[in-house]
Amino acid sequence: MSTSSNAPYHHGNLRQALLEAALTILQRDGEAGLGLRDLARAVGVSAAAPYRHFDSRAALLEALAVTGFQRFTAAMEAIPLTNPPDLMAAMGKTYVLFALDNANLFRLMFSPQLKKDGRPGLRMAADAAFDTLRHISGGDTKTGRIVALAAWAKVHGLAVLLLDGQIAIRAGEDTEALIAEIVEHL
Amino acid sequence: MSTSSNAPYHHGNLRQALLEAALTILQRDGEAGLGLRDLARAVGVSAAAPYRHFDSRAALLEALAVTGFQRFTAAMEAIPLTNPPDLMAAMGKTYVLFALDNANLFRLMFSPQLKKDGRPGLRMAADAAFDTLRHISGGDTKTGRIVALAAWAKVHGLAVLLLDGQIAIRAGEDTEALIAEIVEHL
DNA sequence: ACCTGAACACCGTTCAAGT
DNA sequence: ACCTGAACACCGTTCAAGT
Repeated sequence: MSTSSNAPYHHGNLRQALLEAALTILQRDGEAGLGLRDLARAVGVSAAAPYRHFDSRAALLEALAVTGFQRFTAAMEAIPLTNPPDLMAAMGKTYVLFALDNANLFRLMFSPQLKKDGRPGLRMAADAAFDTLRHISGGDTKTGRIVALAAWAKVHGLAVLLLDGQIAIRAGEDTEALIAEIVEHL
Repeated sequence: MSTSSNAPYHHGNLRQALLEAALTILQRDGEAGLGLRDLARAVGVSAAAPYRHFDSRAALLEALAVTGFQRFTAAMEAIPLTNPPDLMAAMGKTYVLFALDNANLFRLMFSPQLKKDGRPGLRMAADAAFDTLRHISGGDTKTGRIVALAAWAKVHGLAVLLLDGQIAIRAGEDTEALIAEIVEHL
């Protein structure tokens, strides 16, 4: 594929290079630390260049959030299918560990800055990711929906509170074990 | 207290006036829509004036988040004390409804921009607010802690997912009833 | 077709100077 | 003690011009 070249982008795959560098910066510095001009500098291109590939900073962030949801989906689909109780616990743990392992990306996925109204790409990626969770509910009964939503809320809340440092981890306590206990609780 | 004056701030209570205007703007436009210069303009003061009262924009946001946690605390303390099962449900509903009624303020309280590390004021206000929830747990047993954290996570997650428009409200469905069902589920 | 250079209209923040 | 005016070092974004 790659014809050897010493003037790396300037022509070819700038969009891809921007996305990769942006993801690295995001994971390290968070959304607030990801400036378009810094990004352009990091990739060795003029400040205006990214605008040939993304309409705005928000569009760039949206693209990152979409790949976040895709990775989330992949993590969920990698769970081996077992019977309901074990499956549900496995999904819960995967959900929370994904959030912890990809903190700034996870935060971006749920950032209020990126209103999912009017960003259909993001909405679709998020819906696809959460469709993955539908296996939890035992069908479409009314109480099945309540059970599913309650489980989802618990797991999502746990992820968010841990990310926020709101849940105190005691000295020498195993975070993963605590997650398992909470997830498996009913 | 108030000596009648037609040159409103310029001397007296600018800090208070800034906080009130900031809260109004925050609730209407969200954190991203709250600029220090806009705020100064709204209050009729120079762009540099707020810096006599707040070290930075982040410090202003922190002050708003602190009042958010105080209001949250007040809402929780206003719940009449009953026996455990009803009390827990009432707290859960209050928690979620507070988030829905104060969307942008609630988001700010948990904004990753305001790292609670190194902002001891925020951390203290948050801790005070959540101490209010300790009534849930039936003591300090190990499983009591798990039950309490699981309940907290469920309620917080429900608030966040609803705020984010992630939980689909069906046509003609009563949001408050749905909240009650999820909160009361176990 | 894709990128650069220079500009525009903003920011948050600082600081000397005013009252 | 508290506020203003002007400046500094940035932003995101646009647009004519280059290749």
